[in-house]
Amino acid sequence: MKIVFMGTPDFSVPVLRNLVDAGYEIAAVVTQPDRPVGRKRVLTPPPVKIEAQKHEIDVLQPEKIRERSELDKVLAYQPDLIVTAAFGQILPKELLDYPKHGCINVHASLLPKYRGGAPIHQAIIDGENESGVTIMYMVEKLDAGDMLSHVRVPIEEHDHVGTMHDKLSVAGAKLLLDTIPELINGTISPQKQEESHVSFARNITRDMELLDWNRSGEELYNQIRGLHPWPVAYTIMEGKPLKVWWGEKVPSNQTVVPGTIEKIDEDGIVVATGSTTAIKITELQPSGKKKMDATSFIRGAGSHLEKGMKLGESNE
RNA sequence: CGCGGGGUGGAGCAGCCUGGUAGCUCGUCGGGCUCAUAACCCGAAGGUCGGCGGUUCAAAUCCGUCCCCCGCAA
Repeated sequence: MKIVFMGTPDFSVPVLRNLVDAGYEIAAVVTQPDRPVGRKRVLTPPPVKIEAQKHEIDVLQPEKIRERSELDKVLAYQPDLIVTAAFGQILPKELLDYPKHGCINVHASLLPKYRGGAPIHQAIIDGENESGVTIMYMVEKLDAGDMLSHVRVPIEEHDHVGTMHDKLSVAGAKLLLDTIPELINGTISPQKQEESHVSFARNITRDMELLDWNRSGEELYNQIRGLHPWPVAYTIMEGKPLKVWWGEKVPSNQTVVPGTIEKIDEDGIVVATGSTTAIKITELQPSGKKKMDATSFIRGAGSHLEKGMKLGESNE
């Protein structure tokens, strides 16, 4: 049985690696083209490409897989099954219909919740205490195909996108190995997604990264960890962006305007919120500086940091 | 040439505009105090002030150039 694997970021790597290690014949790997990354615009190959090359697997990097010529290149491998995991492009119907065993996708949420590009982030931001991985057939509509299997993964109090990403990636890779044999044998019964429970996790945009101190401490904490370690939440200090890499929930002992620094501890800056739970910022990054722990920041901040100062206001 | 901030003992910063013996809050090491301590007291070590060149009696500071880090945008 020939499998064509499609995926791009780190999340996809364990999935691919598991398939290879399990002895499946990976005819080809399809991933996004090398992209210019970072400020210096360095052309960087996607993680999946690097992994594929380790195993000497053919790599295709179509700009648009919908294009006839690119599509034909994939079809030429005559896949019996196509497996995708965070590939990043929509597959055309002709491709979806081709493989004998269909096209399946490894998605980092418990569908039908959190369809879309940022399921891990959104689940944490929403304060969910459970997430998971779903494997489903692909259809033309995004993440809407019938489900084959799923695995639940709890979201712990201190989990963030980084930890959940790793857990879900590994869980997904394992789930796939359990699912494929059943799929081939036909001993699996696809389940439709309950339309009334559908929700979407759109890609993170800049405005979703800004902390609104009027919200509750719980919501802000979830937002911080739901954006850690990428792309990271931020607030405004003295008119400039201040990235809030990490913080913790602490009891608020004052009634001050949300966003006000109500206390400066040795290990963190306590900021008032819209609820009785304050946020103690423990790891941060002023614009133009490197990420640092709050202790270091406080030592060097001098008069730039004092109790009563207000965060989150872009005006002076 | 996209916009902008920055590179000062191990960490985070001040000093630069208005050149003149390297400062602050910590950390480290040694000693003291204490039942004890991350607390307190005394002392010490540790810096090519990113590199190179220039101006000057004198450059962290002024001028030129290069390297590196970071925020925004993409």
